[in-house]
Amino acid sequence: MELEQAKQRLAESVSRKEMSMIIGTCYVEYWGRAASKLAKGKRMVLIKGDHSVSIHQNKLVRPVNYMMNADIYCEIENETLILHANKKKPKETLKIIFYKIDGLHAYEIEENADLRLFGSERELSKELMQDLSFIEPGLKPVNQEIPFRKGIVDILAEDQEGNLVVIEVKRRKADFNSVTQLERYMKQVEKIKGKKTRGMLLAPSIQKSALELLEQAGLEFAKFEFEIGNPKATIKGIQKKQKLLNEFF
Amino acid sequence: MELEQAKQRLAESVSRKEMSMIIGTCYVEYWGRAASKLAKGKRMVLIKGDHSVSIHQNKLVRPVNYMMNADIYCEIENETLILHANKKKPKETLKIIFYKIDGLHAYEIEENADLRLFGSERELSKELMQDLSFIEPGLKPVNQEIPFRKGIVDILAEDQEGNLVVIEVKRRKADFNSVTQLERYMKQVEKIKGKKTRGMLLAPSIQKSALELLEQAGLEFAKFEFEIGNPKATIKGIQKKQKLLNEFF
DNA sequence: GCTGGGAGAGGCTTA
DNA sequence: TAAGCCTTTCCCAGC
Repeated sequence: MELEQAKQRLAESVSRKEMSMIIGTCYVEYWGRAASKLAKGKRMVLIKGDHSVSIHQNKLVRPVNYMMNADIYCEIENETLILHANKKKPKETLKIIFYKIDGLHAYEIEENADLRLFGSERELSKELMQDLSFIEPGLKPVNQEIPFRKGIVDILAEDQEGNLVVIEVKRRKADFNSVTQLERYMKQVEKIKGKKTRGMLLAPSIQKSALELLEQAGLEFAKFEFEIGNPKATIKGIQKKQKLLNEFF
Repeated sequence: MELEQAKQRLAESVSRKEMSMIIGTCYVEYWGRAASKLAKGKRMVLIKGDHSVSIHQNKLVRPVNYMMNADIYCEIENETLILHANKKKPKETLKIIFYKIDGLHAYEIEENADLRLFGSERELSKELMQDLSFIEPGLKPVNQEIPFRKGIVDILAEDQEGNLVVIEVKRRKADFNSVTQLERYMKQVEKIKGKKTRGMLLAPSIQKSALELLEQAGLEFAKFEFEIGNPKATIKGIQKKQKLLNEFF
């Protein structure tokens, strides 16, 4: 395809906010939050209606280079088509030099309905709130997602003895980070409320070393199973930590 | 475009490991690590040579649905073209139902040279190792990236008094996680070596609340600037924590 | 295969 | 805008 012709069509489709795909041999330079160079090779460059640009190799889901919401323009130079994508704040530049263009396709694509996702952490958290007595008899919700200065408490509850219980929910295997997060929240709640507070991590499983850390910190772990269905995820069962540690891995 | 024709061409290009782009009106269902539904709408489905599938709306860099390394096959049913992408371990299914196909493009794209990236954390860490006296007179490297049971120590050094210094390098603004990570490493080294150990966080900046946490934990912070150039990133300067906290944000 | 951790993380929500 | 955090994170390297 003629570079000049490609340049014209590209400029048009970008201004019309179409989705454009350019397939060709290119060399890429990025400079911004890091710097990178991509040797000459055949790739697909995807430009979307919000002016995001991404460069795809023929493997992996993620683009090898990209820029969100860029200022896009192109020029012909030395028998190459140069596509510039720039951004201020943070300052970033992406330069794609096309030596040969094998194809250019542009489509008008309207705004789409958004994805409906089931089984997110937030949803599971809500679901759990329905009945905390599953976890422990007499456990009652106090408030959900109370914003503190540092992060958010997933669930705040009160146990039979009137102690506060900070519950952190994870939709997947809990790790170090989960434990330290819970510890931070728990200590903060304890400090603010001036009242004995327990910290409980609720997850489908936990990494062995994270469990050790959790126990050292005097926190609790409970395992729960959930099923992701339609229209929502449902909690299948909760099992508090028992003697057999093996069960948790 | 005829659905039957599209089916044939798609099957061919998938088996040839070409990069394929299908533009059309589709409805999408995903079930696996979570579950999601995407209402009927016009999108671009990208299939790569490694059999990754991703569904792109006309905005944002990331695909709205995707699957890595899938088993792909398609069928015609009720005047729709159904594209199935399945995966075992973890079990996942992605079902894309096309009602209308506006375009199908396939290109043979060879394996490409990989990206050369400058300014990664690892590179900065190496760069810093060249001369630790920048940070503090008499500071000497002991070993880099010593693997412990839990994570990796970026830099292990020894100060003028013979104390061990665990240095954690972050290429961007340090946060809670950075601090807790450093604290873990530091304590572990202290325990293993049985020797007074300092913990130092080295980053371009740090979040205010993370700095508070760091100070409470008796750790140190030093700010460093770097320039990402070609062929490598270079350290511009290091400034240890001073009286004026403001300077660190 | 699991685990740990970085990433130009991306992207969302709320203060 | 910044902070905080979830993600079907993705992806890689090490064991």
